[in-house]
This record gives sequence, structure tokens and C-alpha cells, in this order.
Amino acid sequence: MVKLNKDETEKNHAALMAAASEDIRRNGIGAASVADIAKSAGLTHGAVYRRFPSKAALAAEVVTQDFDRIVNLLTQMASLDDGFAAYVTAYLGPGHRDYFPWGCPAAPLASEIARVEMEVQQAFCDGLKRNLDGIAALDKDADRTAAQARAMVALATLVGSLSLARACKASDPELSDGFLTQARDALLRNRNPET
Amino acid sequence: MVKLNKDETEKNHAALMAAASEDIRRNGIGAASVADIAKSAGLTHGAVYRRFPSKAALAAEVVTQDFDRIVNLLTQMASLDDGFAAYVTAYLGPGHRDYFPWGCPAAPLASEIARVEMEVQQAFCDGLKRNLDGIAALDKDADRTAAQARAMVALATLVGSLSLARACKASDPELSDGFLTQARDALLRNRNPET
DNA sequence: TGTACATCAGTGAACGCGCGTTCACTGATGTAC
DNA sequence: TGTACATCAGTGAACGCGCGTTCACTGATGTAC
Repeated sequence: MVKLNKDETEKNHAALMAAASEDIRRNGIGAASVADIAKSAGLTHGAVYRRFPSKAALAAEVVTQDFDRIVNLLTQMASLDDGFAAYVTAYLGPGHRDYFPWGCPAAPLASEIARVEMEVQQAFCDGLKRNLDGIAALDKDADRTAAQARAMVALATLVGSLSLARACKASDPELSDGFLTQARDALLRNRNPET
Repeated sequence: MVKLNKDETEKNHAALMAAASEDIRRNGIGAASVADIAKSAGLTHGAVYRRFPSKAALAAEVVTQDFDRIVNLLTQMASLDDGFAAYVTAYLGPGHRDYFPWGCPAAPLASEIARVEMEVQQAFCDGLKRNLDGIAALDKDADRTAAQARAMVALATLVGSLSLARACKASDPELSDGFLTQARDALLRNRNPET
């Protein structure tokens, strides 16, 4: 290929991040391949190593960026009448289950994170905390400790039901849909039980 | 090695299954290696292929056996005063998070299952349904549909919190413990909201 | 009881493959004069 | 305005490695006679 001007260079960087984000959330970090990511972005694998010292560094940046997107979404939802319901409904919609160009990185990566490089674990854990804060901010209860606790349970339920819905989609689509709808109903019914 | 008598052959088979079960739940199916599994069982990789036509066939049998163990446990717990509390407490204890010789296959494999061979997906989905039935059987509510629905939400919450607790264990042990205790408290508080 | 032989669980060398990573090279850009 | 040159994003061949899988072989077992 030829030398590009700055605009095209930035476009290539964004394309690389987008391709990596999709591949990593769809296939996991281990099964995502540097060459495939580069190819999806219209580049070759060598270009990846001009920008990132390793696949792990790329994965860490992808995880951070993915959580940034979720946190931005949560910030927007905080201005809605019922942001929590909007978040839960979007998270457990069939679109989020079947579509990978963007989405929550916690569900597909949670099981794998413990065995990858520490820099990726740190990025994940950091993002997770920001995600939890964003969920807790949707909870108007004066007791902030309780709101944080509820955010943790809510995120765990979202992650678990999305993962299980994805797992059994091919074998039993009805069961898959059931995980999404039952979790949604339960989360919207059980919140803030004291009020 | 030498020819073994039938007892030793069965021992080797059991050792292979145990090693595969631990490796697969600890590292995932993709990252588990046939050679490592054989080595852990005191054999070489060739021995695996005398018993299983492929790594996928081994994984499918491991998944089935892992769910069998969970279902047996649930059957035993059904005779306790509060089997659901016993299940939730054991599932979300730090032992289940940190120890891999046995345990629930749903949490570590959920994210990965959608991209492995169909025979493994079938074994997983089958096991998942038996797991759900076992949880629902701990629920004495006369409304069986509601009990099934609660079982799905409970399993999703268990899977999600265990996965997230494992994910952030190294980066933030307190947050990791929090996922376990908050999910446990919520599951024991919110069950069967109509009674 | 002793001998010959079929069985078959397990061994280990070999295979092709895709992986992450390295590095010498290319060639358009944009600056220096 | 025109020319020489340093920069640097991207290319693509090459590397060592571990993977799943195959297969000719080994040798104790347990049966047949």
C-alpha cells in the first residue's frame, strides 16, 4: 500500500479498533486473530504492530473503548424518565444478543479475562467499575451503598442471561428468548424492593 | 507404556475425564489442550484419540458429565429444609470461584459455547435444561411456570456473578467478593416475591 | 499346566496449519532550501 | 516555484511455536488349544 495522509491514517486506526472490538466480543480475545482483525480493517497484520506493541495491548485498548461506549450510553440514559428500564430493555433485546459491531464487553469476556495478560484484566476491571457507577447513577435511592449493591446484582444478571441466551440460541431458540425476557421482567419487577 | 488390566483402563478413562473437566472449566474449551489433558491424566495425547474421535467429542462428554454432577447435587439438596439457599450459598462461595476440580460448567463456558462444534452446544443446552429443572424443583410454589421462570433468572444471576467475580479477582479482590455476596443476598431476599 | 496367538490401550514421531511477532523494505507525504 | 530528502504508515516474507490429528508400532493381557 501507499503512504496515506493524516485523515486516512486516523480512519485506518478507527477501522482497526472497530474490527478488533467486533472480533473480540464475538470470538473472545484468545480466538480473535490479529491477521483477521487487520484484514477486516482493510490492512495487513504488520500495520497492527506499528500502533500496538502486542495483541494484549490492542485488546486492553479495545476493552477500555467498549466500556467507554457503554458508560456514555448510561450517561445519556440518566436523563430519561426511567433510564434503568431503558438500559435493561436494550441490554436484553435480541439485537444485543445477535449483533456484534458494538455492545457490552462484560458478557462475552468475563469468563476469559482471568487468564489473559494483566494489562487486559486491569482495563476490564476498570471498565467494570465505571459500568457499575453508571448503572447506580440511574438509581435515585438516597442510600448510595444500596444502589451500588443493586447495580452489581443487576449487571451480574444482565451478563449471565445474555451469555446463556447466546449459548443456547442455536440449540433452543425459545429457551434463549426465555433467558432474555425472564431476566428483563425480574429486573424491572424486583428493583428497589423497599419502595 | 504397557498393556493394562481392565481396572487400570477404567482408572485411566476416569483420570482423562477428570483432567479434561478441570482444564476445560479453568481455561475454556478452545484454550484447553489435548496434550495437556492427557499429561495431567498421566497419559499421552494418542490415548485420548483411542477413546474419543475428536477434541469436540471429549468436550461434549465432559460438559454432560459436569452437568450430571450438578444435577445430582441439586437432587440431594431437594431433601434439605432450604435446598435453594444451600445451592446459592455453595455456588457463590469463594471455594467455587477459586477451585476447579469440579464445579458448574455453565459459568466458564457460556460465552464460548456459541462458537464451538454443534455436538458440544447440544450437550451444553441439554445440561442447562436439566440444571434449570433441578433448581425449579427446589421451589415449592404450586405455579410451576413461575418456578421455572425464577430458576432461569436465578441461574443467570449465579452465572453472571461467578464469572464477574472470577474476572476481577486479581485486579480487585474486594469487588470480586462483593459480586458473590451481593448476588447471594439478593437471591435469598427476592425469591418468590408473591409469598 | 504350558504354549501360541489375537486383542487393544497406550506410545511417540510426524503431518499440516494458523497463530503472534519481527523486520527489511516501499513509496507518498510534506518540509527544507 | 522547483528539487532533494527525512518521515513513517503500511506491506509481506519469514520465524518459531503449539495446536489437533494420524498412524505404525509396542507389549501385557487373557483366551484357545
